[in-house]
Amino acid sequence: MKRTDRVNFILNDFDKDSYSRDLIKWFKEEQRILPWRENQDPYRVWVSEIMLQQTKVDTVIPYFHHFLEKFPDLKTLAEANEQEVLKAWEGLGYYSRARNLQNAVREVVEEYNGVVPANPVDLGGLKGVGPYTKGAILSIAYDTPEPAVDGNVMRVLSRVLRIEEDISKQSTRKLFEELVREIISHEDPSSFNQGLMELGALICTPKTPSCMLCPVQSHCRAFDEGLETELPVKSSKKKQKKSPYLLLLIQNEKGDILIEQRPEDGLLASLWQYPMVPLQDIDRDSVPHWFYGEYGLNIELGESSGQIKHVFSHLIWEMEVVKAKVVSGNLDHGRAKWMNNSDIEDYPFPVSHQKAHSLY
DNA sequence: CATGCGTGGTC
DNA sequence: TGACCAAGCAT
Repeated sequence: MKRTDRVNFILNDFDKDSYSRDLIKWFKEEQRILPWRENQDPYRVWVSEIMLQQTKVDTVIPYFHHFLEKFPDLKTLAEANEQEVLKAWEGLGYYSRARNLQNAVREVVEEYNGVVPANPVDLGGLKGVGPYTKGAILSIAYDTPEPAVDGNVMRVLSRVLRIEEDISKQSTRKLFEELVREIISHEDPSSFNQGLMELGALICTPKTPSCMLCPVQSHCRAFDEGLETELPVKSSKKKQKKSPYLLLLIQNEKGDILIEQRPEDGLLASLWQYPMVPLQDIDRDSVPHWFYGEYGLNIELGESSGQIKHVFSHLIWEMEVVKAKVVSGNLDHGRAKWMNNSDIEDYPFPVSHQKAHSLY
């Protein structure tokens, strides 16, 4: 069946207007008070949507306040140093979000006269603005009836419309976008989209949904058939690979500590860290020799001062933290430098290395 | 379409 | 403790 036919089939016999009315009424009464809901400033909406990608509201709130204080508008963010932006993002994760956001903001300032585009093509062309974020900004900041399909929306609609497609597949998101195009309120698309997400966050939760409190229970096919905990269908992820490392806290004679900047692309791009010895490849006894080859310094290892684990989505670093002292040699490494302990505020670190620093 | 990309919370 | 989850995007 074609997708258009599928959409018509699914929505045949579904009371869109009544559903939309009940959802919006509930949202207006029960929505949480959140800092990015104070007004419709497209910049604030944009920043919040980027921060909220794969990240809980409670985690985002303090970052949002600090970020808006430091970068109150497009121009301020466009003119900031990238390291400053990353420092404000420190601990939030998915750091390419921050770099893409700043790049896109610079593009808006230069190419769009400092006005966030209100049309899908220009907006969706910005770095880091995908189908969801595009729809969220268009509907929330500009009251445009565009779908904003995230994990919440797919969960809620999987249940309400009893859809059994695997929501981890991209084609499934497109199905939901077409469904939302048919259902969305044209009077208040912002409340409709936010209501769908708010419902997913507060009522229609993944494990134990509060169906008895649900404002659209009477519209829900899954509830009707007792299938609410069977939906949505979501294929499972692979489990992470573990990699062992030695993490070195190395002091020189001045008491400065050795740090290095990660590559500009990939994992934790452009962040700073303490030197890490991959024990997968390097024999423990040959660490000083390996280290001399990489950094030009002869070091003497001290006692182990703890274990730190860094769990990523797709891998796990298991790091043994070891203090070390420089015996001789000169630092010869393109991305490494000595950091005075009081300068730590100048360098964005991943969380695992912030923890390591506390052992220093 | 699958994979890489963080982190903290929950059960 | 491990598995799963959370307002996704780029490649």
